[in-house]
Amino acid sequence: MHGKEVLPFFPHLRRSFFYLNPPTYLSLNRQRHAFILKYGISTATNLTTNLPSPCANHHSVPDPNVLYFSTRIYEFTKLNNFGQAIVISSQMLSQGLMFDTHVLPSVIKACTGLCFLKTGKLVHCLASVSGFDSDSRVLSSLVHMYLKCNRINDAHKVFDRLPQPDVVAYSALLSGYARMGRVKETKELFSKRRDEGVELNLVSWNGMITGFNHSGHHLEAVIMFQKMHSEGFKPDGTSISSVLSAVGDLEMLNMGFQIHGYLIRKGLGPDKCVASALIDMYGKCACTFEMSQAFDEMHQVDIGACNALVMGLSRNGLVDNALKVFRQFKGQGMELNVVSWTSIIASCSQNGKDIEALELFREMQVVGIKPNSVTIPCLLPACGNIAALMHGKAAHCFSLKGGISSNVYVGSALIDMYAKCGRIQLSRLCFDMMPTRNLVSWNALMAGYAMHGKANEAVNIFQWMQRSGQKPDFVSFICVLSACSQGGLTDEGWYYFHSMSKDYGIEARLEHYACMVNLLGRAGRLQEGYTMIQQMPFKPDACVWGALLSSCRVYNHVSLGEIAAKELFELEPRNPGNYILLSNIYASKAMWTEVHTVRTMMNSKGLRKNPGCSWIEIKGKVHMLLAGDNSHSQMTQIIEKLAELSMEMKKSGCFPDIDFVFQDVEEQDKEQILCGHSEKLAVVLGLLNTSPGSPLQVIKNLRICGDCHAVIKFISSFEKREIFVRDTNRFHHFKDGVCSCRDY
DNA sequence: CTAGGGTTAG
Repeated sequence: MHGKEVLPFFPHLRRSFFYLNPPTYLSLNRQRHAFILKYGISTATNLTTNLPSPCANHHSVPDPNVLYFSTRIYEFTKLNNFGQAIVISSQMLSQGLMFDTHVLPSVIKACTGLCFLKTGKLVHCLASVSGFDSDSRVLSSLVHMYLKCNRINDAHKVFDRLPQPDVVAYSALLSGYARMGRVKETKELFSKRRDEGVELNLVSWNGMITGFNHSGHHLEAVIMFQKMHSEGFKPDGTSISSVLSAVGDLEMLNMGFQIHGYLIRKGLGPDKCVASALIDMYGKCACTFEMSQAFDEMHQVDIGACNALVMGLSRNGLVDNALKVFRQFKGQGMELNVVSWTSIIASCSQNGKDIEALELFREMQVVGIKPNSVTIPCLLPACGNIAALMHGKAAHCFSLKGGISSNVYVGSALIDMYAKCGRIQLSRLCFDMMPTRNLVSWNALMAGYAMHGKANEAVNIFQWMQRSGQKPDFVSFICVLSACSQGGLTDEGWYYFHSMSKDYGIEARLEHYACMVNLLGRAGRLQEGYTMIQQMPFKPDACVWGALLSSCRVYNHVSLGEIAAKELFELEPRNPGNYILLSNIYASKAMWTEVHTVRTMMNSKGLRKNPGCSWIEIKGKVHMLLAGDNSHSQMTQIIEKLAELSMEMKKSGCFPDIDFVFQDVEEQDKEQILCGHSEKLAVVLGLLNTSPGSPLQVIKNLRICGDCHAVIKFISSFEKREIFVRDTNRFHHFKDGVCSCRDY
């Protein structure tokens, strides 16, 4: 287990710093600077210890005390008790004894084991100023230390000082570069090694294959495997299982078959890792039959293979089968581990079974399996999807207690969860607290701001990201463009759209065009949006046409709406939403014949309008309300309250927007139909069951309609409530009669 | 080098 690194690590020595006289302090600081100059490795740690004179023990007979400490440090390191090894190292220094060439590798190894980068640097610094840093064992342990702490550049700097790097040092650095996804550097080092006449071994090859696989460079992994094979190396179980994983990700089924044949010939079939990798590969290639067959052919049941099977089923949309198989394994008394539970939770949250995911999370804790830093990011999307804030917060607490809150995956997932639960400030807090961030963390925060209509914030984050040196990817641009379109920043949107290919070499994809069509649509420039679609370098898809159609709905633009709808009816004939949108456009212009035609078209295909559905969490319980469904126990009160509000609204001069009802019915009936919209029912249910003034939060499966929007705006001021409504697109934050979306 | 499970957009 990795403990927390406290700095400076040797606290009693730090205290002694205060008793140092200024000249000594200066000389120590100079030595620290000498170290920085020598290695080009920055260190924030001051050398605040009164060092013994350099090289004092170098040529003399070993001091018995040094031997005593060294032996203990060595022993503890060997037993993987790194914490104790560090404690003893600290004691050794406090005795005024310096680390020598013999003990340094052990001390560094202990820092490596604990990922104590700052302490490791301090030790490196000490080694440097005392002149013990020319020993190849010291240097290679430093290479490993920097690699373990993800400081590959620093590792390389130390590597370059090795007089004759051996195959172990090369293997470590090669796999490090591969793991970081630095293909170019890996290849350069690979050639350099050949020029120096260092022969690779099986470990070196496997290191590169697993490394590339880890960083998502699957093709490179496969190429390395082939190269290894062609240079006459016999792949072992590790090579095979890593390459199978890469082959699966690339969906190179033929290659998968070949490797399958190879591993049978070489007798690697019974290897557990190989067998589960094989199941995993077939799962990724959508070969569920071969997958099950590989599972059935296993001689003994292995938990890894079971997990691979569950994941494979879920990957292919067979969540129910995955759940069934999982239950079976559990019933058979199989020892399910964290991976098993995490896999099934991931299957649920990735396939819309959010409630089940939450339930399984609870169940795993009941059976005594502790969630880890992978479980939490698998669970959090489920919380976000159904805005289950309490569950999300519980998971957050869990990661704080479990010491995994600094994990990037956990942090990014938390940002996303809080944003989807309407707590964008908490997203920002999580972001600010992250010790390390990656592309996904930045993107998640921008997406959060976009969802909340905070376009300026999203743009600021984008600029901050650039300044921090993080390169944006195509998702970053989707986030920033959708933020601009939500927030009405038309010029900024155009700027980023152009900058994307010009400055970053990222070619615009369909999603970017969809964002731009939205952006133009919002500004009322529908014709320009249409022109853009026509000039796109590839065939527009449903997203792009859908963006145009919904913009047409906002401005009730009939002719362009018809064009977009016609395309959509071909691209996705079974999506009722498109028919509804077109029919609403017609209805707004009282074109009842056309409305009727669209309705008939829909009916003839057996399509029905997706029922509007809203959720509201009241006192930890989630209530679901369906449009036009009167089954809720408090329905009478809801309708009463709604009527009362409607009266109040009319009194203050607001009238329901009849536009939004597409059927050709009597005026009064229209009003009745509008009353049934689920989001309004949910908001009123919230009003009835919570204390006055407390905020309400509703999520909806469709986009919010204009009438409900107006009514909720009214409620927010009349009842003095903050109301959050999340529709399919974004958040609407109603406060004092205004909405954060500024009525788009 | 030592499996298997992972976060973002639409």
